[in-house]
Amino acid sequence: MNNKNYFTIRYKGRVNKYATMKEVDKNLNLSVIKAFKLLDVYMNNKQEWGVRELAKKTGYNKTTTYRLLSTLESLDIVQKNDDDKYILGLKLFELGNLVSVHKSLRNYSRAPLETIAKDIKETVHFGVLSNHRVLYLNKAESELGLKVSTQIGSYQQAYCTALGKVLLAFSPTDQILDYLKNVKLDAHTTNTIIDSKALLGHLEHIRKEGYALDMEELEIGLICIAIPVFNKNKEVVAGISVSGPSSRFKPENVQSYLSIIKKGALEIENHIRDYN
Amino acid sequence: MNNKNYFTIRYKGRVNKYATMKEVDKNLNLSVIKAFKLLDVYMNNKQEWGVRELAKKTGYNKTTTYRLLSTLESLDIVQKNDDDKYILGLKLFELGNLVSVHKSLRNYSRAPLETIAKDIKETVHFGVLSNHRVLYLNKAESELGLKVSTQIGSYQQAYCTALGKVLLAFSPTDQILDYLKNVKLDAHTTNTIIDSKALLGHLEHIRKEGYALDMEELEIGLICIAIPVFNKNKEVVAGISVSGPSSRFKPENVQSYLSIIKKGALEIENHIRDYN
DNA sequence: AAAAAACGTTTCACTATATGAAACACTGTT
DNA sequence: AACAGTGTTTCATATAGTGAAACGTTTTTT
Repeated sequence: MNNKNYFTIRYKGRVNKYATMKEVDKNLNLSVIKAFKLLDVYMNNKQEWGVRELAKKTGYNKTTTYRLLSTLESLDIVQKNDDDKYILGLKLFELGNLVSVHKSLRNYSRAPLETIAKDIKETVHFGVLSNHRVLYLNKAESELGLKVSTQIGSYQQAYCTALGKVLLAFSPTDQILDYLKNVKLDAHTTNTIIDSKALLGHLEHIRKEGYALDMEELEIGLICIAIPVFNKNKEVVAGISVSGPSSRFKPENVQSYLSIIKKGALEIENHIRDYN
Repeated sequence: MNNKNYFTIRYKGRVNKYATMKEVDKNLNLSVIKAFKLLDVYMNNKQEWGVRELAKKTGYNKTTTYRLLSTLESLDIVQKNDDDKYILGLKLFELGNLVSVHKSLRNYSRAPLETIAKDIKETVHFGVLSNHRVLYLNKAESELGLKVSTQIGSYQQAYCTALGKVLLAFSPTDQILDYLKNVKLDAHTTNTIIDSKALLGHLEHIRKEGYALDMEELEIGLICIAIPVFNKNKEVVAGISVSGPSSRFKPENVQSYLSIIKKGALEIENHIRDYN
């Protein structure tokens, strides 16, 4: 009674904080929200959690957490590993693969990405703009030991990645301006472009050149190059990027990398002509 | 009151039917179960659903269904498409990719599968045994128009697929016997092996030859070949299969297919030596 | 152009269900 | 032998989920 939980929920366009569920909207089901907030905890690069641990992280009562986990376990959404810790279950993998949004992009990019990764020997990513960020739909990892590795399904800021910048650059002008209006440009390294005007000019440059470079703008030591993938209406729908350590990724490689990536992009474009 | 919902739930080893939640186990959260049963409906090869449609399919009240959907929408677990129908959302894709079970197998199989698919020009699958069925962890589709296409994350019967049979054949004997004790062998075609003794003998044969064939045992016109993938302890952990239409898949191809698949299997095995 | 059907959504009275502090059983550690 | 750490169960209480019916739109049929 004196120890209320507060819920921060985006609903019908607004973000708000509430003490009880009834205040939020009596159409929302609190238990379901709690269950998914629990699963959200697994995004913290930690694969296994105990009951008390999850309770602490979520702020839920230990008992509530236990009961939610029991429920999710009965559904195979989570499962216990050998140490009796809770991990995400195979049912979630199954459901995730049913998601139809961008499914054709995911499927048709698979083979071309592998070809590029084999040719360039660096990690290749494939992604789209989604809610002002880059959503990674697919990847093909470098066969080398030192490599970039991103989680498929995860998001990254657009303004400081080659993939994000190329997707922005080829978007309609109003979308670019909308982006700049809504996203705060924070410096990740000294190379990050944090000035709106400078970014606009940079995007103009990318549009002219046809590709984007990320020169350690997100992370020191990490360099990327990216090109757009168009549909038949010449609208950008996705992008391909190659990422590698600065020790291997030299300016003289750019042209040969570009010709390899472009072949891959063309292959994808031939499959998704009807996509929009 | 007079229109009870019945819940069929597997919990603590038992499958049971209950009229109210309290009967099931007061530790299970009914709303969470309902939400996931709603998502389960999307496994019926239909990507978009309306409220009433889902209500009818699940047996839930229209209002309840609407509220569950509103909740799931606020979490991006489902989203509305252009026709205002509900489809599975990107958050589910994100969560599905976080599942750690078999993650290394999924990652390391990607490149080899693409190589095989490119060489053989047929669809390649990669899967494991999970709860007496084949779970497809990865695939690389044929570039040809007429091809097999399976959903990653989906399941198939083991006894009538090349992949399932090869995984069974190289499993410990007690697991094979346990399988035969628990699984009913139904005829999918006239070629399906539905006799336990015959299947046992067939598995013995597969073990000797080192590969399994599925000669239209699951579906008329569909032929598959599969080989096992071992860990460093020589235990089978996964399998690779190649599937194609009987019009293309001829007996004289078997040897050349095998040599190509075996290269891929070796590549995967080199990466997963520590897997068990 | 009017009527009917189908849709998602909201209302409101009712009761089933989620809740959490405390107690419990168990395991590994000090 | 005492302790600290788990996950789990209990029980009284109040919150939150429920569904029939009504509502306002949109789409289809007449």
